[in-house]
Amino acid sequence: MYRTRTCGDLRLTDVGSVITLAGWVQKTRKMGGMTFVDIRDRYGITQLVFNQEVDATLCEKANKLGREYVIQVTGTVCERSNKNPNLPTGEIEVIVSELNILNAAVTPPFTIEDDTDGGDDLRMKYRYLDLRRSAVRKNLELRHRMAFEVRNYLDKQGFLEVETPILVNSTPEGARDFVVPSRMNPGQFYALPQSPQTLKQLLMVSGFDRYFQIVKCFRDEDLRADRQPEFTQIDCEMSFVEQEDVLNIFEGMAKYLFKTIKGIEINEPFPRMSWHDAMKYYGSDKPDLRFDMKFVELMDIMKGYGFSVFDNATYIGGICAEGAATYTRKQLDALTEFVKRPQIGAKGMVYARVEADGNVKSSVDKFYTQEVLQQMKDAFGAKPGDLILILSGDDAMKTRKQLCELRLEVAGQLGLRDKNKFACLWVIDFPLFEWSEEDQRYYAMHHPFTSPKPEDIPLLDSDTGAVRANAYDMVINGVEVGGGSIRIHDSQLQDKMFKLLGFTEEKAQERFGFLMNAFKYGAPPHGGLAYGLDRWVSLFAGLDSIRDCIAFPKNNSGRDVMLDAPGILDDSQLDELCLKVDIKE
RNA sequence: GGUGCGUUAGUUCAGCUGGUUAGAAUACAUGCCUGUCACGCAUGGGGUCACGGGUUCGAGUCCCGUACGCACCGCCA
Repeated sequence: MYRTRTCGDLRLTDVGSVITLAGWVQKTRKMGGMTFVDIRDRYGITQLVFNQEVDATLCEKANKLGREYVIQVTGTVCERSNKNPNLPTGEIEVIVSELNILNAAVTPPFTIEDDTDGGDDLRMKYRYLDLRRSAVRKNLELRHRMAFEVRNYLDKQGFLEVETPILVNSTPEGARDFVVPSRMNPGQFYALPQSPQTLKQLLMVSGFDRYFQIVKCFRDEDLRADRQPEFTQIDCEMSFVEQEDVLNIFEGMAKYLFKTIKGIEINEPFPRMSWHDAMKYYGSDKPDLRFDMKFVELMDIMKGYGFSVFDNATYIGGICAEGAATYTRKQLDALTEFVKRPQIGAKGMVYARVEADGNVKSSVDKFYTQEVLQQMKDAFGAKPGDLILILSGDDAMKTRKQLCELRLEVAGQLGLRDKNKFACLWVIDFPLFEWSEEDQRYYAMHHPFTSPKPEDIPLLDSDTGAVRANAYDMVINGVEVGGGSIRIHDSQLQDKMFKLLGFTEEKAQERFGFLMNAFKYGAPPHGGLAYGLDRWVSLFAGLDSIRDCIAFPKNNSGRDVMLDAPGILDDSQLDELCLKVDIKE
């Protein structure tokens, strides 16, 4: 037997017992006549003691231990004379009588500590060492618990977990596919699923009624801190439901997770906001509602006073930062620089302070009377000590997005984006279509199986862009944690959708024939939702990037630097697949 | 496809307006130390300053390019 206890569970009550531990050497502290060794496993750290006076040979052996050696020790649990309150096992130590080196280790390239000296790049290359750090391990423990509770909740709601294939067909809309050549079908390729969307809909046709799957999905697009090429969805679908039913079930799941994982009880229903309002008041379809700072439009108040920037604008809007009138000129200049960065692209920023006497002092004072500025102040409901920031532009949507970036930046500076605070909401009534200037055609905003709102169906031909969808996103702290829709279950309406999206009948038949055929055999009304597990976990763990809640993540360019994947293939493998590689310069 | 920042010791970083032998902390090694737990003290080893070109009497430092990393825009139904 390698061990009788773990390195995390010994307490004062164990004093006197003889135990065996196995684990890694975290640290040795040599004091001359005695040596302390911290031994670590998944469960914790325990201090071992070696004393020259008691056993000189054993102490000598302990002095030779290096970091991350794998050792096994037998000894007696004793109460410490100097206790360490920072350690759960800090009241005891083990007086070692037997030391067995199970495996030596070379010195790791970075320290295996919560506050490691290793940079991200290096940690990823040696991810197996990085995962020894409790900070990273805790994220994976959290991930496990969340996945467990998700299964718990959905099982209780009557959902069945069904596995769907990973080798499927390429879909023309949406993200790029990862593809896999088929040896047995030369010249043909599988694609990895961007989501099991059509398969889960087929399960509804099959009468499974309530399906879910915690499943890997794949998208070959450029990465971000919150985007990996393979990521995990909690994918769900239900039959005989309307939007309200889906929202209830999954709002329930969110509340269940908050309660079981974070110990936070949420009793009131999540607020709901139309996509239109989200864009109008927050410039984003995923507003962060931990703080208010709603946009206020100022066209009526500020236009026409000779300030040409505003006079020529088609949108003028601003936010009010409570208590931020103390911002210095330097800070305001930095904010102006921030919005002028090419990624944001504003031309400039106007600011106005509300002073203690209620007067408004603005950067464009010379164009406006105090009376107009007071009107503006009242539009925000601003108080003395508040700071008003205004952007304008000739494209309302663009300017709102810039204002959105400014809002988040200022809120961050004011400490309003508290990681321990959570603001959940549903964004509903998304547009069904999105116009692409580049391709001069409509694309499905969600996906081509999303149903239009029944009352908007008459607009499909006359005012296509205005048609709203039965689609919804759940947003927490400005993060889109999940989204879904009520699907089309009528094959004629689906035909119509494909037509509006520019598919020929043949193309639609070729790509989605299996689904349209299935719908002819009695498809129930159905709808569902998919949550992003990685985003949920990183939100609950307070991480800035989803990478640290994934055991073996990919880097910015989609590489696994530990495996050095992707790699090139041998010619023999290429031959077998009937592939020729021709890299163009 | 684009923008910004970065690349110097095993690691994390400093290195100013270009000027002798490139530093700190930490890690590592050796020695001392019997109650440490970020132990302490002393000593030591450790560098193709990412790569290629250019400017210059002289480049870690300035310029151009390349590679790589991170963040972002486009993209991600």
